[in-house]
Amino acid sequence: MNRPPSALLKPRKAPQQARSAATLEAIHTATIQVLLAQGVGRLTTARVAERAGVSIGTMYQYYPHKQALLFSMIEQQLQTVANFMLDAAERLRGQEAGTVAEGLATAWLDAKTSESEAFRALYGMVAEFDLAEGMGKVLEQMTLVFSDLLAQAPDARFADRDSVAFMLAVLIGGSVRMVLDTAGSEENLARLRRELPRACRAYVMAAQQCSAG
Amino acid sequence: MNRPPSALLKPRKAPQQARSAATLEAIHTATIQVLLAQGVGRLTTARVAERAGVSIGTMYQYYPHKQALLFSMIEQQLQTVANFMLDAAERLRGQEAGTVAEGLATAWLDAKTSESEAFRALYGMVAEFDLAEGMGKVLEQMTLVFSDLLAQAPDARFADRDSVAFMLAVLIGGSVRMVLDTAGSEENLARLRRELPRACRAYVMAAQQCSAG
DNA sequence: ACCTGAACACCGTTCAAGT
DNA sequence: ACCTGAACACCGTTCAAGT
Repeated sequence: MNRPPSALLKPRKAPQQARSAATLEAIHTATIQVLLAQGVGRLTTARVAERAGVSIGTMYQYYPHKQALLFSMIEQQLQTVANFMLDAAERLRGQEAGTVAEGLATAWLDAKTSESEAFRALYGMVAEFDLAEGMGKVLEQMTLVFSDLLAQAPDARFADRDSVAFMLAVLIGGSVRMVLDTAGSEENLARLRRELPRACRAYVMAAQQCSAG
Repeated sequence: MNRPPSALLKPRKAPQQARSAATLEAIHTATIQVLLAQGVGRLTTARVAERAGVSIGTMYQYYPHKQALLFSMIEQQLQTVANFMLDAAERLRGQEAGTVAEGLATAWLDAKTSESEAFRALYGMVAEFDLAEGMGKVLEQMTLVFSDLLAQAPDARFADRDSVAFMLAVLIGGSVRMVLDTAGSEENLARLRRELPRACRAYVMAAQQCSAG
C-alpha cells in the first residue's frame, strides 16, 4: 500500500517562540474553518494558508505534508475520546461485569455522538467518496434478510425483531471491519473468529422475550 | 460535505459494441493491476489508461470521473459479499435463533477475509492515510482498560479475560462507527442506543464461566 | 460509436531569499 | 528562528479532431 513511515506523519517541529505557537494555532483553526465552510474536497493547503494568514511555506515548517496536519488533528480527537473513556471506566470500577459492559457501550456512544461537526467531517474524509451510500444499502439489505431468518426460527419470540436484526448486522459488520481496517494481527483475527459468533448468539438469546418456553 | 449527487457516480454509458465492452474490461483489470503493483497513492488516470492501452479520454467516456470508476468496482464487490450472505442465509433457514446468529457471524467473516487482495487495497483507499495506526492504538488502549475493569468486577470469572475485553472494544467501536459512517438515520441511532448496551451485557454474561455462582 | 492526446486548471511541495 | 511566494512536477478533466 506504500504508506509513508509513520514518523513522517508527525509534526516536523515544536514551536520554540510565542509567535510560532500562535502560527500553529492559526493553522489549526483555519483547517477546521475551511473544512466546515467548504468541505473535505476543497480543503487545500492554499486555502488553509490563506485563511490562517500565513504563507504555504510556513505550513511546511510544521508538517512535512498535508496528511500530517490532518492526521495530527484526528489523533488529538481520538485521544480526547480515549480520555473520556478513561473517566467513564473510573466510575464503573467495581461494578458487576454486565453493568460494566453496558456502561462502556453507553459511554462510547456519548463520546462519539458529541464529537464536533468539524471532526466528523475530518473522519468523513476517510470515507472520502460515497462508499457510505453503498455500505448503507448493503446494511439495509442484510437487516431484511436477517430479520426474515429470525422470524423463521422455531424458538423466535422477539419484541422488536427488526431492531434485533439491524443490531446483529451492525455488530457483525462493524466489528469485522474494525479488525480488518486496523491491520489486525493474526491473534486479533483469531480472537474475532472465536468470540464474534459467541457474542451474536448471546445477544440474540438475550433478546428473546423471557416468557419464552 | 459537498458530495456529488450519487447519479454522477454511476457509469456514464453502457458499451454498445463488442469493441467497447473489451475496452471497459481492460480498464477494470488495469485498475486492479496498478492498484496491486503501485498502491492506492499511485493509482492515477494516466497510469490506468497506459496499462489498459487506451487513452485517458476513453476512460472518461465510461466514467464521469475517477471516483466513479473506483466506486463502481467497490460496489460490485459489496454485492458479491451480499450474495454470499444470501446463500449462507438459505442454509440457516429454520434453525434456532442462536444458531442463526452464530452462522451469520461466521459467514460474514468468511466472506470478508476471502476478499481478494485487490479489493482490500481498494477499501484501504477509504482509510487513505494512517488513520489505521491511530485507531489501532486506541483499540489497544481500550482493551487494556476494559480488561482491567472486568478483572475488578465482583462476579468476574473469565476463561480468557483479555479476549473478552478486546471483543467488547471491537463490538462497541465497530458498531458505533458503522452507524455513524453510513449516515445513520435517527431511527437507527436510537436502535443502536437501545440495543448496543443490551448486546454488550449479554455477551459479557455469556462469557462468564458457567460454573460461576 | 468510439477513440485520441494536447491543453487547461488546480494542487502539493520545495527552496532560495528575506526578516 | 521564523516566514515568504514564485517555481516545479504532477494530476484530474475537457474537447476539438480523428476513424
